[in-house]
Amino acid sequence: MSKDTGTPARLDPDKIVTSALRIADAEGLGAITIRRLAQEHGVTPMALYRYFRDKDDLLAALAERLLADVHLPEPSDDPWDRQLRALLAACLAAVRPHPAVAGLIPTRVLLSEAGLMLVERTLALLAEAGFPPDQATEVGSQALCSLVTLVTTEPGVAESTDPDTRDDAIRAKRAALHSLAPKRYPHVLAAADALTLCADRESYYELGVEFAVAGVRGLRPQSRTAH
Amino acid sequence: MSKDTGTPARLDPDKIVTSALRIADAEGLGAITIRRLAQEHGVTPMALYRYFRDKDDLLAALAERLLADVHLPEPSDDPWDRQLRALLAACLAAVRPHPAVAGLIPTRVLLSEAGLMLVERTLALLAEAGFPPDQATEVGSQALCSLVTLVTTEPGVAESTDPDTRDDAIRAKRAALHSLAPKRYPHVLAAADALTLCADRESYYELGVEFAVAGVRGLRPQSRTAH
DNA sequence: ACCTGAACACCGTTCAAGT
DNA sequence: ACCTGAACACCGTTCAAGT
Repeated sequence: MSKDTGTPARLDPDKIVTSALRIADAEGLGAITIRRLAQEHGVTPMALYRYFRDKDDLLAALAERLLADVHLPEPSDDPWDRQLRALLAACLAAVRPHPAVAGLIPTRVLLSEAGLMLVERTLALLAEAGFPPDQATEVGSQALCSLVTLVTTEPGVAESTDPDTRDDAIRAKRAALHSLAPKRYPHVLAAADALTLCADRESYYELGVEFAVAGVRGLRPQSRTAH
Repeated sequence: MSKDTGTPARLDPDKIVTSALRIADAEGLGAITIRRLAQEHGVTPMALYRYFRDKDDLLAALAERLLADVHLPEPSDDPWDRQLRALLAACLAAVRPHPAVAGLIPTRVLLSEAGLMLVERTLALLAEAGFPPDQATEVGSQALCSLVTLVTTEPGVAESTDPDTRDDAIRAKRAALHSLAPKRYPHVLAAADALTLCADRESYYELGVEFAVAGVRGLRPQSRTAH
């Protein structure tokens, strides 16, 4: 045996990211701490700096993990908008389980292989759709960002991570809306429930994806080209 | 004279929010600190707690300030999509000067009078457009959030607040993209400049607003109704 | 009512050592 | 190469007083 058994495994950056993701899922982004991660891995805080330049670097690694979880659909002969929908759905599937971390993604897509490939595919589809490069860049970014927004602003999700606190927060918010002046805020009152909790999460996300696809379709230069 | 002149003015929460906004604009959201705000107002940190429950409450007040700066256009006889465009443009105008603070808004719109009125108007327009209440709620939220995303992810803005550091960051990011494998990332390479810095900020924001309007229009139930 | 002072329980990070 | 230990310069917030 060339190695001692029972030797504490060498610090693994992937495992640190996994811990960080678990912490964020359970207690929010603010619960991620260099010191806490170090403690959970039986090591001094400074040990983490061998693998991450600073805390922001660690958060970037978190975003990268989510992006790496995207299973990009293979390019096909489907019309561009069908392919775009599938692409966005794939991103959404990777991001949905981690609402606390989702917001880290938009500013960090270009920092990881997975993110770059995601952008590459998106731009390719939009070029196929007839967008000039600059417009494709912006429209593609907006479409991808809208998925993150969908997750981070899903009614009832941002409230809190603890289920009990969450229910209380939702009830309180709902009560506040219901107590508004009906003359001044008729539509808000009518939408009080929908604004505070998602009635049907699946159709919420389906509609959200369609919103992005429709935005792209509506901006397409030659809208008469057969698809 | 019933008052001493030169008496330090009583602590004014509005002035504290103003200071916080200035700090965030100049140095980012992370530079906002209870202790620093207290110092700038010649007071003990604990003095601020008389006006803000905690730091999150102060951040909510920041978001409220931005929302209060929105000059809602008067309802008119214009078609709903024209009015929606004007509404979104008004929001954008209020948010654009404060990219570091913009991200606070989405989860806090329903906590302020200004935000509630904004949502009320949006829902009214979408009802006019034929959306059922639940869809209007989601689609309206998405449209408003997309403006925030536009500001917080404007290429070249998120990099840094200091102009020199910012230019360096942009150059570095651009160089990184230009060094990618052309076979693997042809579209990303072609879009390297557009991805790192906005060539024309005005058309960037115009296109962004159109994206949101197009998303809404594309999801409208009875799309054949005359507008 | 409005503000102070001291203290508590944390942070991220630098620097110099250890092995 | 990989990790430790001590220290620095911060945080937000509680609690008990002051006037």
